[in-house]
Amino acid sequence: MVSLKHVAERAGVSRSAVSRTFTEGASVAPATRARVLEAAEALGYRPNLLARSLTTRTTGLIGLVSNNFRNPAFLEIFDLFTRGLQERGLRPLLVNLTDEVDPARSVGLLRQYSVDGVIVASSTLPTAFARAFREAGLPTVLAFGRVAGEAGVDVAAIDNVAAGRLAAEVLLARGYRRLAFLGGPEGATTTKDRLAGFREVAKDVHCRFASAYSFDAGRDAMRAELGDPAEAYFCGDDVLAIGALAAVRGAGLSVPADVGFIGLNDMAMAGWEGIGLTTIRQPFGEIVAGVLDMLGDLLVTPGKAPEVRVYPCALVERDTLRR
Amino acid sequence: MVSLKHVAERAGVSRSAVSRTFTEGASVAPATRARVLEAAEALGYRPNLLARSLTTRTTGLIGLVSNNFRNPAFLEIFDLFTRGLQERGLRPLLVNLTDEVDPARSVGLLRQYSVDGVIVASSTLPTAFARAFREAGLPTVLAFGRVAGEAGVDVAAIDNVAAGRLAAEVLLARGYRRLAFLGGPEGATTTKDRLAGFREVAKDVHCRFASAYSFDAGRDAMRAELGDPAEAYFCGDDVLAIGALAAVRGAGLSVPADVGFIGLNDMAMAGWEGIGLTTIRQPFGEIVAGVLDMLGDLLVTPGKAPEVRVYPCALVERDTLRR
DNA sequence: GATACACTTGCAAGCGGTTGCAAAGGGCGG
DNA sequence: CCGCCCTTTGCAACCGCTTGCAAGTGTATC
Repeated sequence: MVSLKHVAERAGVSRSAVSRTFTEGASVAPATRARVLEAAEALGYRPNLLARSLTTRTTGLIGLVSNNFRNPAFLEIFDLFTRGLQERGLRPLLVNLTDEVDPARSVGLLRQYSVDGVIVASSTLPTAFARAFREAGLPTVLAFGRVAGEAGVDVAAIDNVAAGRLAAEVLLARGYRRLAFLGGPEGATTTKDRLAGFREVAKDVHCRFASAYSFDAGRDAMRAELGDPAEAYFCGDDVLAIGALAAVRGAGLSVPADVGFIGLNDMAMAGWEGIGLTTIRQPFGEIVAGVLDMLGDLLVTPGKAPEVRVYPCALVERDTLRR
Repeated sequence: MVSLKHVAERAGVSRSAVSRTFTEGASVAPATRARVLEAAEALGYRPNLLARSLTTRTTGLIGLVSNNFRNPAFLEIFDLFTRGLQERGLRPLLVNLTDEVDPARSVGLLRQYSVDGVIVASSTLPTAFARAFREAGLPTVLAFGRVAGEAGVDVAAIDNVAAGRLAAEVLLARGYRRLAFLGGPEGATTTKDRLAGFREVAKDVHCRFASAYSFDAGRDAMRAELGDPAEAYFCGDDVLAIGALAAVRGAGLSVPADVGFIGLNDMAMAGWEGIGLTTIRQPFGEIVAGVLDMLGDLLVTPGKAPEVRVYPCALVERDTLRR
């Protein structure tokens, strides 16, 4: 491994000079800089970011934390996050929290790796996690969480209550009467909020909760409904809706004639021909941009007061609801 | 930030003693160890892994490199990799190489972060990347690459040529005659290998290549076929096949009566009700396990000769081929 | 009671960098 | 030619942690 010292020796300057030519805005004479660069080039030198982080106290590492690796929407989300982070010179340390229940362990891990900040990308991870990160002094931004109160942490998300209301309004406007909610994990705040909004507008809604945001969970939950299905279902997530659609069609019912469905997310797959899910769009791109923006602020101003950014969601009309 | 020194002071011992109680197999008296642990607990101390890495020369960081964030199969793959790495005490640094063409930049990046090794999870990334990583001295394992020759790098994958042969055999056995190959990016070695195997068994195959492994690319490629479709298509990937299915069905043709399809991967979605894609299974779990296994060896024995592990693939019968 | 030995412990140097400080160098005006 | 000031440079300490080495401790052995 070639280090500062080797370059310094070869260029005939001190280690400081080398260090300075590689730090933005430091004072180095053009001539020495050139000599250093040449030596560095010849030796194939690259500064060790981790060693540097020891004194600068910033690593460029961002914990990207999620527990949802079964929902295709998250592949899109990871794509957006990784690219966005890379553009800003940051590196995502991916943390898979599937099956993890103890926030303390995650905090330890993120601290051990001295991440500069953490992005929690999940709508089902208990809020205790994001809060624990923040309390441990880690700049934390929550994507897709609850936007109302209690947070203590930056959040970028849609207003899930409003999304629930929108779903109900759309269904009622289309003449559906016996409405049901097919939600994600019952404990998740987003599930509760979506249901709350839905109930504000629609009375008497029947509820069923899937165990996870996955196709299988949606399908199984819907199968349990087949004895006496409602007229229309508001599904807490597109992948759940797609699973439910499969169950309904598998039972010989037709959509939207017999049963209507509306999802939430508008992930790419919802628009695939052959699926054509009518859904409520979450603007992933804007939410991710907002998260990165807030994270950037937080890295510069660690004490910044938590901020909440709410993004609008909108109906995307396709084929699973009658007109 | 609480460091070694603080713990040492509080416990009334030297910094070495603290360091030793946190390093496996170091010699510390039970009594001191207890005192140190108590102090550490009280202070909330966790060793800084990045500082440690300076002397131990190992960071626990593994570059997880991919360029495929549009293919749902990769969400499953990321899930497997992240969990597998975590179980071994390693951390994935996710690197999104979509649109990246210069291996040197990636090498620089991975070296700057002192990753212990890198996993290239892609069947479309030019082989120059994996080779560049290896040449830069980074223990590198390629998942889903070409298993024959030229590698110079550890590989875990199926034999794509054999997979191509299997596809052709299955199609011929089912009585399909006018066969076509709907492949992924034309330059990718996996595309070439699958086609080569396919051609070994089936003569006169018509070829079309999609620009990426994505639904849209598969659908568009298939649309271009609709003027005079073949009897059956071997698709280079499930997501391509699913896109192609949508195009065919959208055109009013029925599957498998009018056209047959066989995919490759057996990603979860292929088995979803409503999709039911007949496909050739790549054993993701075993391949990932193999990659991690080889990577583990490589971390212990850096000079180890490159190894190639070939995994069997098998037909998974569903609904897109007639019996 | 002295000797040998195994086990603990602290010292100090080092990992690859950064940075405050003071000294050296150079250009300019008077 | 001198003095001043600004720029450039090296020194040395430090970031948090590890580790070879030598000194110190306690115990078993003879």
